[in-house]
Amino acid sequence: MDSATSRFTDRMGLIFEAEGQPPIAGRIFGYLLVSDDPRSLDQLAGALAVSKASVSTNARRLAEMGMLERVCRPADRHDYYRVAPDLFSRTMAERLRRWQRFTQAVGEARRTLPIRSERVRARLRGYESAYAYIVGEIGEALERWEHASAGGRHNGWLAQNGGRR
Amino acid sequence: MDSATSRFTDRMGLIFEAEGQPPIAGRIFGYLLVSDDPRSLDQLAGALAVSKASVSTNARRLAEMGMLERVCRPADRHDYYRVAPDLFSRTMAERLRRWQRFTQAVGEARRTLPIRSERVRARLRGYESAYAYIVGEIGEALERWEHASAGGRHNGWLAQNGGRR
DNA sequence: GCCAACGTTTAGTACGTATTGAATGTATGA
DNA sequence: TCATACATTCAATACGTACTAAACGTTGGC
Repeated sequence: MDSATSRFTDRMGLIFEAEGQPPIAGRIFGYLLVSDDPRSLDQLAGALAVSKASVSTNARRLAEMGMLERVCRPADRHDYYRVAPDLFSRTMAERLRRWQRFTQAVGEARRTLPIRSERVRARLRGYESAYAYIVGEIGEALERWEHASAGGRHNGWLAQNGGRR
Repeated sequence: MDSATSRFTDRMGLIFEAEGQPPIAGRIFGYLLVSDDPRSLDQLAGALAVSKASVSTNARRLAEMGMLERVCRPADRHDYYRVAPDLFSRTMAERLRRWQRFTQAVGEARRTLPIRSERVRARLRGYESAYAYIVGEIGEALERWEHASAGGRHNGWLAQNGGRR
């Protein structure tokens, strides 16, 4: 692996670590993100210079999260991994899942805690409302995007907007 | 603090921990979330049974992230904290900030890494496009929500949709 | 001008967990 | 049936860091 790619995978490791996940998971993901073909556990362990045990555990973990896909070839006993084809919506789904844990706790607090203050209850209700609203809007926006993608007319979006808004 | 609230703050601690932040930060946030009045560092330390040093550090950290607000009262040397008034958009902004770190790494990888495969480059471009799109859509949706909130007609949203979609 | 009451900083500790090498399990081919 | 080549599991370790107690700095009151 060239040094630029190595820096990238390490950076991904740091990002994942800051999100509460094992650094190696991030490095695996980063490496597969810039890999064309699926990679075997041995290839990953070799490229990232980590033990195969870690690769096995963390790759499976990422697959369970939906960010990686395990692919088996006929007449080949290796396990291969690649980034999920619909990577964007997968990462989005993962983000929303985490956020939902948070919002769910807020909802249960509102329902079960002995809260006297009406202002606090309104605060919690307001948060839940806003969350439900934004999740709905995101879902619709995602549908529009995928519909447009299917039509093949989405390629110019980044260029048109210069990659920022 | 009653036991139900204690369970809630502990749960918030676990959630924050899973997101790569100190558990105490989550407990502070949870406690303030269900508190009406702003709380002083001593009150927080007492209620959560943790050292004042931790409260000081973590509360400041949360304030820097934008989720808490520090409020000073005249003729009172205590520092008080409360959850940010526009809590929802703050947490949303924090989520997007974290996601952006990820997407930014993807963008720099596409620009600086020696990627031969056109398929990989298209994958990265596609991800960036989708991210830019969804961030824009979220921003617009948020504006609509805040506009509707200002009009005071958002209170029925949760009830209409049963809190889920 | 000293004392008290704050918040902050820091060195040290204790805890959690990511990572590893070895052990285990399993299927395939000879 | 044995041996090999996989993936997985497990116990042990090493590392990071959250948390604390104590020291520090600062402000306001008597």
